[in-house]
Amino acid sequence: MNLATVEIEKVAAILKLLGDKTRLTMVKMLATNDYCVCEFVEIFKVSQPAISQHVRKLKDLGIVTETRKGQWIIYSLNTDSDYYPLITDLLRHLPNQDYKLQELEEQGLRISCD
Amino acid sequence: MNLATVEIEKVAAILKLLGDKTRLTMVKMLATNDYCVCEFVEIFKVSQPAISQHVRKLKDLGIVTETRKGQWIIYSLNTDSDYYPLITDLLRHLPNQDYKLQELEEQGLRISCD
DNA sequence: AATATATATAAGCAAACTATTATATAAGTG
DNA sequence: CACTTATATAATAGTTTGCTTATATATATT
Repeated sequence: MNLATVEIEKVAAILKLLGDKTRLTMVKMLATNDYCVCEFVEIFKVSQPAISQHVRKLKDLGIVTETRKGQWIIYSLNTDSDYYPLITDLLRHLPNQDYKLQELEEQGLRISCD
Repeated sequence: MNLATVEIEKVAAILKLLGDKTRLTMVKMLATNDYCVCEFVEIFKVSQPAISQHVRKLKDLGIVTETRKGQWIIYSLNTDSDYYPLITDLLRHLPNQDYKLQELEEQGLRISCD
């Protein structure tokens, strides 16, 4: 069976979005865990609006989805996206970022929404 | 055996470069054939300096290499690059662009350097 | 040597990008 | 209801991008 390809314009749009260190790291992290905005703010040391703008761009292209849990909005990688196969292929080439989650937990900043 | 990963900053830099429709198409085309600047000018319908600037960026990151053949400078995909495995993985998701080469040939604009 | 062709570089400009601060909205808590 | 927390949106400023035109450089041809 052949791999489904994606129009070149769309791939260019995806890569442009992922061609930003912050967003690329976010997506790599979301491949293994869900995160809320305030966690990303801690991790990336930028303002909350900056993070909101990054995740909105990812959401606009359907790369991530959001679900509200109380006061938090939890972001997840959208495994149903047409771009998901491309994205996972990409992420394989990136080093694991789990240490960031560990740091959050050590600082007691991980949001536990159960 | 594990896949060799690439630093996240470097991957972001690669994706930023490939997040441009013109450059992404160029790289896809270079995966199967070599091209010179003047051919890209015909294909992409932009100015010659615009093409030169695109290929220079690709060359600066080591994605492509150049070899002079008489008056032409031929660009090739650099299969020795650390980024080559990532790039080929990416390109698999893009539709074949061979029709562009066919169009060049039909118009008699393909440079044959032997 | 003069001219033509292929490519590169420089300068300039409009559009896009990413951050910031200020403010609005939505949910949780006393 | 007042107050806090989490997130989004708006306005704005500095930077980067991708084109253009003009010009320089390198090779080929006559």
